[in-house]
Amino acid sequence: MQNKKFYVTTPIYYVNDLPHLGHAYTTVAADIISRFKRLQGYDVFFLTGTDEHGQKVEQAAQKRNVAPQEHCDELHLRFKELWKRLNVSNNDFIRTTEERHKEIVRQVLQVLFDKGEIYKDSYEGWYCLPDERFWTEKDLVKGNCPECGRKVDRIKEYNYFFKMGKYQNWLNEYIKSNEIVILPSNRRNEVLGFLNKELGDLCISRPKERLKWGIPLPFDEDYVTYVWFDALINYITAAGYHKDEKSFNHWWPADFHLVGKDILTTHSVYWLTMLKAVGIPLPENIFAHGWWTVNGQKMSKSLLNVVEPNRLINEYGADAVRYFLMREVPFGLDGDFSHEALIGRINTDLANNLGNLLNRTLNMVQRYFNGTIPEPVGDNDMERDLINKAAQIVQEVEKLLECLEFSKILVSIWEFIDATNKYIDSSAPWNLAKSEEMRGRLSTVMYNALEALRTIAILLYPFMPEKADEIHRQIGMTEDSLSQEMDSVKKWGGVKAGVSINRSEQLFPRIDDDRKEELLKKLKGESMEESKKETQENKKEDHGSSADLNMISIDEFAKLDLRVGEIKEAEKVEKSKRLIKLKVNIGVETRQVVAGIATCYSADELIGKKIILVANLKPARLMGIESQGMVLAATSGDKITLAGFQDEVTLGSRVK
RNA sequence: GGCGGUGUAGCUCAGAUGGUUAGAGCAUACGGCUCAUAUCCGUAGUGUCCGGGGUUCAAUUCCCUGCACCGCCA
Repeated sequence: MQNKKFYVTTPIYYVNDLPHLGHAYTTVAADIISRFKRLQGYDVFFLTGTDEHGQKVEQAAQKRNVAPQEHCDELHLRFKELWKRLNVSNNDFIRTTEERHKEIVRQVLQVLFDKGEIYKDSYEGWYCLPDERFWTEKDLVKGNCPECGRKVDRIKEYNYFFKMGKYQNWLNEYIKSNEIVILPSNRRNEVLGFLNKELGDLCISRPKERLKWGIPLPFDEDYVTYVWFDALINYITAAGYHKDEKSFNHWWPADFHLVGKDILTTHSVYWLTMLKAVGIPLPENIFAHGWWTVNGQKMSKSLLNVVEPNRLINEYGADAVRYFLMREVPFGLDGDFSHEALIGRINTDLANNLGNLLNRTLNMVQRYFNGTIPEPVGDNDMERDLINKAAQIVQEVEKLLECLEFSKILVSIWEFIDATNKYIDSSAPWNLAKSEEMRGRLSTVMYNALEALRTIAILLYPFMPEKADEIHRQIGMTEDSLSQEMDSVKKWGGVKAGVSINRSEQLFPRIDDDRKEELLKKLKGESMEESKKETQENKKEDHGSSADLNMISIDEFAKLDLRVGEIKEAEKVEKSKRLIKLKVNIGVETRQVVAGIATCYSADELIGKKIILVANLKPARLMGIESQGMVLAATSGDKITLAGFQDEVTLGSRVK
């Protein structure tokens, strides 16, 4: 018999920017469901990917002076790389610029057009040329563009529309009937509220003269399709729609679409009506999760407090980050990220409760049994309580998984970790070890503690795949978590007596106060707000001292935007002895910089060098060439040496 | 402006179709153990359960109202 299937998706991420904590959150959540389901024996298809068309990508590419496709080819890798580092086990990664996707989008559009679900109509509005977008009468501020304040033109434009409005009543009833589950329930209510007002038709095109970077409409090549019609279809493309009927019928409908709360409406209204119009079955569940703030503030580029997941992984490890994201906040609500909170979770939950449980158990097996797992000899109430507790927790976990209550699942697992710690305390193996008659009892206690750890590791595997397998390895299991399967925790006694344990380094080292301070210093300066606080503190301390006229405050220093850049092109400026024209990639864009370093560097040897760029220096013209920044270098006498880095660095990282 | 939600211990939150002592974790204090990553176990707290009014024998829980914060829509 074929296994039951499970299909889960994340949104496809827009490649106008680098991945941040929010992207990681959705993807890790999807990974955890996937791993749980695989553990339960399901056949899982886990899809993620990137959304690569549209105006913002076009603009981002322009800014970097590269073709849109080239921009996408580079940026989408940042996502792939991050997922790899986060141990994300997606089965496919779809890009909307891939042929397989473009083909299906055009097919779906054609089908709908043939069915009369798409029509052409004129649209009139106020258009801001520089911003390339329409505004309604009400949007305008004093008759001008609300975004840039410039004047707007009244223009009329033809576009294609999808007859979404006619599905309003059907959709309303469909959601009310709970045939599709929208979670959390307050979000479901919001969607229903949205559907109580008149639902209009959906504009799905842009004239090519305004937007080139998109998929041309099959029935009118002067237009490209716009945003959602392109993006949403990825969910069926990747499952094999119209290409591989067998695959499609196997995977579709999706079991869960995971989305951020900002795109719930598009998924529950646009997407569902689209599917209905084409005649494709609808997904089973849509879950809208919340957003992360940072130290209580909204994450934003201008505040410079965007949390880069790579940096977190570097400092804390992928599993700790995954654990924190799922444990700290109930899935569905907004949460606040801070290094203090993360370190607190690591020290308390991971190092003290879990890590120390493993360590103390293994240490005793080593000491009392020379590292060989003993055979249990009968059991008493204490063992029976522990075993019952395990059964109860496993049941709870599986139930909570159905509505994606990740934080509650972890609370449950920790209840069992606590129970195991307590079991050891009440059994006091160190006392049993003192007399030979208690040898059997001691064996039982140690064996059961190990078996509890095995159970814990299986349950934790979806959240912390690496550490879970590490626990298994240390307690002498030869099979990893996945091969042991969920069913193995429903029967006590999977640990093998007679086998050697593999005691090794601590699972989660504590982050002590010194290290914590060091880390915070290093990481926290990221946010301007924090810098300001420090400045205020410094000011207090500095009060009364006047010997620092040449000193600058951290506030002043913070004005500098120093970034890691890589020299992509270098070309000697004609008629100049010292100047070289550089193209420097600083992650999000490429800058042209004119640097006076030609006396010490040739153009060729510069290419590929990682350097520090002053990114917010006022642009200047040198020998008629614009320079958008400055490269840092040391000068001693005639010798010029570029400032660089000892270890690998991410392009665009802030230097401070 | 319309609709909806939330307001409980220092912090984060749970909770009762209304009924004697309102809970958990973190943080704090104290005690115990010593296998362990100064870890683990236990004990102790403190709360005008947002303000005001109403229903009721009884309200923090239900109703109304005010305030504060938040969400969706406009």
